[in-house]
This record gives sequence, C-alpha cells and structure tokens, in this order.
Amino acid sequence: MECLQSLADFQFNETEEKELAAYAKAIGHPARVRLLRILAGRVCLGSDLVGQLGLAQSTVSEHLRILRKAGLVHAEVKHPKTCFSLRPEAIQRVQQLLADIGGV
Amino acid sequence: MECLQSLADFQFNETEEKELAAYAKAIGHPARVRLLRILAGRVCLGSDLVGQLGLAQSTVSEHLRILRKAGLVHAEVKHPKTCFSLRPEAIQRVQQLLADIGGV
DNA sequence: ATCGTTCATCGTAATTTAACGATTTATGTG
DNA sequence: CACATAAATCGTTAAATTACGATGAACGAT
Repeated sequence: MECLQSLADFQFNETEEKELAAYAKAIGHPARVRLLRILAGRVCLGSDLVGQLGLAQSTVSEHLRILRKAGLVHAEVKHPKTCFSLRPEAIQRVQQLLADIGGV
Repeated sequence: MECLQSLADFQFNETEEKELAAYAKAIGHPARVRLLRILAGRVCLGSDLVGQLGLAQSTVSEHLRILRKAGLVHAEVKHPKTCFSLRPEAIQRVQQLLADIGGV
C-alpha cells in the first residue's frame, strides 16, 4: 500500500462539497429513504405517506419538508391536499457527484 | 398531475432503507465529502488530511471514524501512521441504491 | 529507556435533529 | 357562514452531532 502521494494537485470545491453533503444529509434517515422509494413509483398525498411510515403526521410532514428543502421532492398544493412527487433529476445529480468520487 | 396512485403494491425493504440512510448520513457533512474527494485520488496519512480540512486533529479523526464505520473508507495502521483510502465499492453501492429510486 | 510522532479517545459545551401532541391555516363543501 | 379535511407550524423534550483541547496509546528512533 502506497502512502503519501502528493496533495499539491488536490483542488477542493467547497460549493460542490456542500451541495453533496446537503443532499446526503437529507437522504440520511430511514424514514426519508422510504419516502423517496415510495415516491419513486407514484405520486402521493401526505396522508397516504403517513400511513406507510408508522410515524405521527407532524413527523412525516417534517421529513417531507426536509426532502423538499433539499430539492429531492416536489409538492403541489391543492388545498387541503398536497401531491408529493420525486424530483429524479436531484437523485441523478447526487449520482453525478458520487461519480466524481469513486462511483461509476 | 395525477395523485392517489395505488400504494397497495409498494413493498418496503427496511434493510435497504437503513443501509442507504447510513451511507448517506456518513456522507452528509461537507468535511467528510472533502475527505472522500481527497481520498478518491490518492492514499493519505491522517496528518495530511488534517492539513486539508482546517479542523482540529481530533475532529478530523472523528470524521474519519464515521467514514470508516460506514464502510466508505479503509484504514491501514502502520504505527505511528495510518494510511487512509477510499472504498470505491461502497460509493458504487450507494449509487446502486440510488438507482432504485430515480437515478440512472 | 526516553523521546517524538501520529492517531485515537476522553470530557465537555453548543448546536442540531427527531419525535410527539396540540394548534393553526387554508381551502372546498353543506 | 359553519364545518370537515389535509397539511403545516408551534412548543417541547430527548437524543445525537459537531467541535475543541487535553490526554493517552503505540510504535520507531536516538
């Protein structure tokens, strides 16, 4: 195992570091992963999602808020209901940022 | 926008949900993203990494511990030094789990 | 055997996160 | 206009995270 390769050529990019970290942080909870997986296949009302998580409505609402803030989920309000849907381009952006590290 | 598609066919997989969430949580901090990006291109000693982060040595050590615990980074101890390296297969696993959601 | 280097661990403080019940908001309906 | 419904927000509590300096442990070199 070789150590001590030159660090001189490493150029960090704080913007991208924060971007990937923010995405990953939002994904980094089992309940939010489940929400994303549900929304991968369909568009749902919040009330439907509450039933799939076994958590209080306010808690699910908070998880959805985090996913929306990160840009991973889109919400279309049609009072009193809201349709939640995935934003696949955000997932693809995460994959692209991961590809820069060691992914495919 | 269509709402209210059937949820009946959704099968959650708690193991994979926790797996992706754990990976994402580990990635979900700018300092850890920088560590991963540095290690994408080279193998480094901890002392080199401390210099690239602008954080205390103990803090960097903690970030590296989190990355190791998640399986994203490998450490080879050769006292008193330690070689840290990326585990690209872990990054690729994250990409695979993301592909199940909305990625490519 | 002592010293220096490197990294991990400990103890602590400040901040953030996660979860809940209760309440509020914003509609469409009777 | 009053009511029902769906979702967001509020207030609170408990737990986890982040960061630091100080200390400890493990080795190689002198």
